[in-house]
Amino acid sequence: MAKKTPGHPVRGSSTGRPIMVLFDVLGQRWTLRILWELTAGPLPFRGLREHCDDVSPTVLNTRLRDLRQLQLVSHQEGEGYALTEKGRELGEKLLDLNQWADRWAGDPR
Amino acid sequence: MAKKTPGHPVRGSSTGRPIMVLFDVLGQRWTLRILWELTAGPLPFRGLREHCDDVSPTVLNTRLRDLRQLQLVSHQEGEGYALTEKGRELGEKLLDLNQWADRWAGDPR
DNA sequence: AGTCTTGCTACACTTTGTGTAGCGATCATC
DNA sequence: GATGATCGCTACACAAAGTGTAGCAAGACT
Repeated sequence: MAKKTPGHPVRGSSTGRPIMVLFDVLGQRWTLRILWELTAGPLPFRGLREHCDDVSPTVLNTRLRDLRQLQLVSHQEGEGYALTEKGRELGEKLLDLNQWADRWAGDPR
Repeated sequence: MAKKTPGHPVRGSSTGRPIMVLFDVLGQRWTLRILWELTAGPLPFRGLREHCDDVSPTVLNTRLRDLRQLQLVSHQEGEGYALTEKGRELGEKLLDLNQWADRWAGDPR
């Protein structure tokens, strides 16, 4: 697999523009969900799987590898998987998106 | 195909929570990109295709159907495809994400 | 030694996306 | 009134991505 990091070409865009790299990785099943689940705090591999409706370990592992390569997620002994500083910044955007989504659905909480 | 709109279950989540509906549709290839290209203004089917690196018409059509069902995109005679009011709100989030992505990549413009 | 939890990998199967071709409708031009 | 150009698609064969179950090696704990 090609190296996945800003500055390198990605599926559907040869420029390597950061936003395209982001779209590439976020536009895959489970990526958004995984980041979302981690905003609540670190989780071990299996715990994360359960939070993500039992996503297959194959996909989960692939996503985690990509997210680690992009430095959005880290994995520490005994702590499981967690968002990095940058991952947390991105997580903020998702929380923001959540608020919008609730208003969008006419379900303000 | 099941109806895709907030309040209805989606792939990987039975609750129909708005954010899950959003993750479901955004977590498919090209959806983010399509919304992104439309933030710059309306485009006809073929023009949109070209902006999206010649995505296959099969997928483009499928995505546009979903996005129209979610009322994020509309299609008017002679004007092509455009973001709706809600679509534009979501587009704002993407523009915001773009700024973050540039900082993330250490490429502030 | 046995059991538990950890983070995975293997593999057969299904779903999703790709890429090219082309169709019917509408419009302006010759 | 035929010719060509543009519109929004659909069909279809092929390739890539995701699913779901099984199971394995490593470390801790009893």
